[in-house]
Amino acid sequence: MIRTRFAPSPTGYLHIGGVRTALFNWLFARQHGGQFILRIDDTDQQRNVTEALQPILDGFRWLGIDWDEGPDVGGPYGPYFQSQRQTRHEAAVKQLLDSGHAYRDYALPEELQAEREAAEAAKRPFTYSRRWMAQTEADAARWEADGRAAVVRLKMPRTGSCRFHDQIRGDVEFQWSQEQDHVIQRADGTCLYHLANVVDDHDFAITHVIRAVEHLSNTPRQVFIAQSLGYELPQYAHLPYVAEPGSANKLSKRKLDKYLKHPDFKKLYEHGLRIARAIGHATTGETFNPVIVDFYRTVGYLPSALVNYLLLLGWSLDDKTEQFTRAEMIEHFTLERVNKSPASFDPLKLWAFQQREMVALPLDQKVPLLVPFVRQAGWGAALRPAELDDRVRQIAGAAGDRIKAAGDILDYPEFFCADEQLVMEPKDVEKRLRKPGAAELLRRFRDMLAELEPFDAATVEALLRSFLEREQIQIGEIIHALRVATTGKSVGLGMFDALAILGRQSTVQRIDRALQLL
RNA sequence: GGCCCCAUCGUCUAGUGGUCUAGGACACCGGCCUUUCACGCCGGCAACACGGGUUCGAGUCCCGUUGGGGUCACCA
Repeated sequence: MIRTRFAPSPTGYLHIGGVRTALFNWLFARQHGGQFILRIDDTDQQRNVTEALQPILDGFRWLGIDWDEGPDVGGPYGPYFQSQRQTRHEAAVKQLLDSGHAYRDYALPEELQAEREAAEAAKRPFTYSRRWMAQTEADAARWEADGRAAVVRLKMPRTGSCRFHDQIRGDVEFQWSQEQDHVIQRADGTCLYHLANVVDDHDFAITHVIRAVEHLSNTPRQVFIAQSLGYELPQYAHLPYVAEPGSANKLSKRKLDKYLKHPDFKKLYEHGLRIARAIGHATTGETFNPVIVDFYRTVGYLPSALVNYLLLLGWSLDDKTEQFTRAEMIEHFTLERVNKSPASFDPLKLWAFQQREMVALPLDQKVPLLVPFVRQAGWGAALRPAELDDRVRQIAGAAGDRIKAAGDILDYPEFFCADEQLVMEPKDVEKRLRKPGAAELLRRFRDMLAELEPFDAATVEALLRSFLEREQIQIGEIIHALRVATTGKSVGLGMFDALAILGRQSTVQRIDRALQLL
């Protein structure tokens, strides 16, 4: 049974790079009919773990990445919170101590620091002298009487090398001489990450450790721990990290200001910002950031588009396939085809994926995604649910591929506001409505609209065409004025669709109001 | 700095010694369509980091250089 895991720390947000790692773990497990486990790498000093974990779990659920064992679902290998596994970790430390693979060290931090500096001054790699390694109980007792406290360190090999096979990088070799006697347990008894990690992976029967390449150089010490404990080694696969837009640096959630100088990133961000503001979503917190998954949910992206994009960030099937359904991803994914080099996050390519999927989404499925945004913006409060659905449906149908994220429905306030509250864009009023002759044409066309029956797009268009014929004018001479008068601005849906959605009464009232304003 | 990893268009990538005058996608530029916007269609620009080998032949194998990155905690 293949078992993979993703082990987020409860930080309150899901990083895009982390999601990709989780996705690859998930795909690998699903493909092999295995299991995907979520383990929470919390430390005892973190507070509000539950609260900080929720957005992460929500994020995974939204993305459709489900876990077979972990928080909320439990499982036979629990607990799934690292902080609740202390006794297991302590037992492992004891075993390591008993077998001579670890030792109690009584060195003071300053003493260790002094050794480090001496090594540096002599330009030689630092290796701890083990001066304060307790060889006997008498040593320990004496030093403790002096007020010293012990940490537990790994007694790492100092010759030879550590070799292991990486599913992505091939055979890897590290010299033991480069390794340190890492601390695995603090003086207060709490255990450190690498120890806990190895023990938990073993306890969870993890077969494949698929993680970011940052951990590659941590692997030797983990191999040492695992082997010393008599564990069978998991298969390792170290994924390249996700880089910043236009650079090879690792993508970081802390560099939003820097990324906003990148035009494509800025475009993505500002689009989201417009929507977030319209629905009153906080935009100052740490999570409103395109590096964090929550951003995309807030703005109304399709999770399948994000996942599809992330899949291709470091992995490809062949020279042309780009769109994958979930089933296809599971069928085709292989670690062998994961790239070795970092892939930088391209905001516009993600946007293109989103756009493509949104356009392909049938109206029946699109409308339910749009309606919540309208509600959150506080629009259409006077409409009954069915009326609102219907209105949104009409707009979405007419908007077609203009709506690229669910939040884009908020580009059309003109269809939700009262006629007398329509906001008129001054520049457009100036250019289109105050244009010589426009008002007079508009007045004449208004009188014809007022009598039109039925008031649908095709009939309105036929009316306008005959009007053009009679007046001997080009369509451009009236349609811009008509658009500004009825929608307040110069861009929007097809004119006839827009008028049909507004209906005769609103259309006429809005034209009258516009003419009065002139 | 030590150790380790990586290196094809601006970006994601295909390419596993000859079919590569290097293919696809996004972006960009030009044109068409058009009541605005968006879409769509057609066309275009654009890459094997450099230097040595190996080989009849190298983007593809080897070495070096350069560049980029990761990692070196009583963080995770």
